[in-house]
Amino acid sequence: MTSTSRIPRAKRATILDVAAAAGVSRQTVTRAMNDMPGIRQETRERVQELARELGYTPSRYARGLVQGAHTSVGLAIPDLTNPYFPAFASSVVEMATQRGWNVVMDDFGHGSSSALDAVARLAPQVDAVIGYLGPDSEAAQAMLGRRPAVVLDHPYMAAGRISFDYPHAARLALDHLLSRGCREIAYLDSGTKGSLTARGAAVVGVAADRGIGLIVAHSAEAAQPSRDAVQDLLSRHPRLDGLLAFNDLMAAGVLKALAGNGRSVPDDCAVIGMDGIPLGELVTPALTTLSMNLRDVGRAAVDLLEGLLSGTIVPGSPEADLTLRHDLVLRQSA
Amino acid sequence: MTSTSRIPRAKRATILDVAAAAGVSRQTVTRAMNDMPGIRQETRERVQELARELGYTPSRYARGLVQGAHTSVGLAIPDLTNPYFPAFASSVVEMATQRGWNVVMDDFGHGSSSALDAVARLAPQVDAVIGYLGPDSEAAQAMLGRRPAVVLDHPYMAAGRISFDYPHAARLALDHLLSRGCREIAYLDSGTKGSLTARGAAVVGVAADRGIGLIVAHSAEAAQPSRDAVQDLLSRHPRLDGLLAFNDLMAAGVLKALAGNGRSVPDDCAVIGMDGIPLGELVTPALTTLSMNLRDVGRAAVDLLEGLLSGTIVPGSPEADLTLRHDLVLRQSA
DNA sequence: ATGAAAGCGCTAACAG
DNA sequence: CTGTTAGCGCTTTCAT
Repeated sequence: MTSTSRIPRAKRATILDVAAAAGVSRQTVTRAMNDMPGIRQETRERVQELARELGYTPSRYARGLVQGAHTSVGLAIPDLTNPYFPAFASSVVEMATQRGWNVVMDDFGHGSSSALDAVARLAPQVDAVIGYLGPDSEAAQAMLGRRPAVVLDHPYMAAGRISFDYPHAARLALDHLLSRGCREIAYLDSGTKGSLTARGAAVVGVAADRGIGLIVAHSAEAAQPSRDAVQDLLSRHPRLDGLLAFNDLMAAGVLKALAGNGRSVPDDCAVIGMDGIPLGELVTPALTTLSMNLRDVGRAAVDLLEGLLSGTIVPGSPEADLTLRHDLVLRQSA
Repeated sequence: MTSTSRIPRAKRATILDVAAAAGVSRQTVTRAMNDMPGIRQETRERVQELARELGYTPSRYARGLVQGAHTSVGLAIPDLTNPYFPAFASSVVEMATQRGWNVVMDDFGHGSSSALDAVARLAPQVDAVIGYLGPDSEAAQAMLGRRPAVVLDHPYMAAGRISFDYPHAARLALDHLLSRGCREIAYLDSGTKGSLTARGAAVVGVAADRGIGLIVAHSAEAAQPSRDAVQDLLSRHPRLDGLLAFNDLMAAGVLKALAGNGRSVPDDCAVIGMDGIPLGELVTPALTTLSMNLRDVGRAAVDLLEGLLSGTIVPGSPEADLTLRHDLVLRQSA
């Protein structure tokens, strides 16, 4: 066969097709399909049977149009590959499901796609967005117009915002390291040299407050790159005895690098991560970390969105602006 | 103010509201909103501005109704908390996004909700479902009617199926353990005593083929339970020197338990996991595992679904029935 | 460049 | 118990 045969995708059966086949009105079909009262059992079954045979499925658009939408929220996640985000996503999905919402997911981690691309894809589909939108937050909220965005972990105040109290976290971590007697402390930030993340800025700030000299290193936000970064760090600062990492994933890489260099943790060098993902309990030694309960974050985001959607909470108001705090969970690495 | 002012959630602005406000017809609004030709630039801008002010967003239902749906697929995942699933989900989301589909996600891990519940929630929203549906697979496909389900890792043949060649995987693992000189080998299955998973059955079968006595233990599908299970296993089989785990997450627990009991891995006891998730590289020692490339699985699922949806692949046919094989990735634990 | 008419597929409200 | 009548909000013709 040289020319592909184009079977035009059979036009979907409509309610009228079923009605005709059953010799009833479309209303009767509706009643049969939706288990509504006012229809004889026998008729109902016959219609349902016919519907199955014809492969009839009510159009969600027609139904939504006439019934008035049920809420669907877009979830924009940078990278499902970092265990932090699925944990968050899982919580959002659970909370949303409880409310009968459904969540459309977009993961913009791969390819060249950005948070804004994700929101652009999501926009025609959803009534609101929850996401780690970073620098695209403002543009995203603009794109959504009146529909609320709940932005996590970024300073821009969209309809709703959930921030983390990094200075608090930094104090917890640095003071712990200090009280352990660490003298040469490094912070491994995500990103590239020269720029600091919000977390990084907080850590640097607290170090300044405490009057300690802080070594700042950088690596991409994954385990392997941070391994390499520590390798390099160690060569420049052989007496390093305390390290705080941007997140747990990177901390796991740090642990590997330290072990590979014969440094024992926490005795030679104490390590603290950030996030509190389950991975931290599985690495060796178990990771001391600044823990954020992801279920709480998800719940907060969904609660906030619910308020925004129902009008209980005014977009951009102080009630729409939440700040959450990390806890220091002591395990073995520090 | 003692009584909250109840601003009844303003009925959403429709295209007619915008048209009226702008003193134009609704077509002109459509043209302005969709950047269509045949409209003066000035008019376009004025209408867009008005639309923003009124908070007008075209109804996705009305639009879908008239334009004929774009595909949306439901993704039903047992437990976003096991790193295996997000990795898969991420891949599905990516592949789907490339095709302009959008994916509605449902995680039925928490609460008492089942795969069937998830599909029930998804059904009115989607054109197809991809998921780890387990024993609910048949009911799920029935619920979807003509809309295809692609079922992973379960024997029921829905419209599409993706299976894993567990006998192959079991051979790889057991033969490797044997060739290392292991004499007392255990398999830690997911689930409870008395029942075997598909993986378990394959391992037991291969062990029988090879004429070796296999110790079978059980635990829930998470790290901590498997830790406990190994604790128990060790007390009953102190000479255990090889262990294959149902998945990497459980294997991570195994590693912890072994370390806690002073057994060195792999010398005292070799350990092999299954899945090949990134976690395996982060534990100590790095996990030897039966690896399945999750990106391949996601791609396969989406490709298959695309065929099913376009009519290229006949539901239930051999082309709709894929089997994927694991590779043995040697790291340090065996 | 703009407007008028028609209709997508469904369900709610009312008849019969 | 079943059928008829009206739209839901939008984009397509087709006119002007």
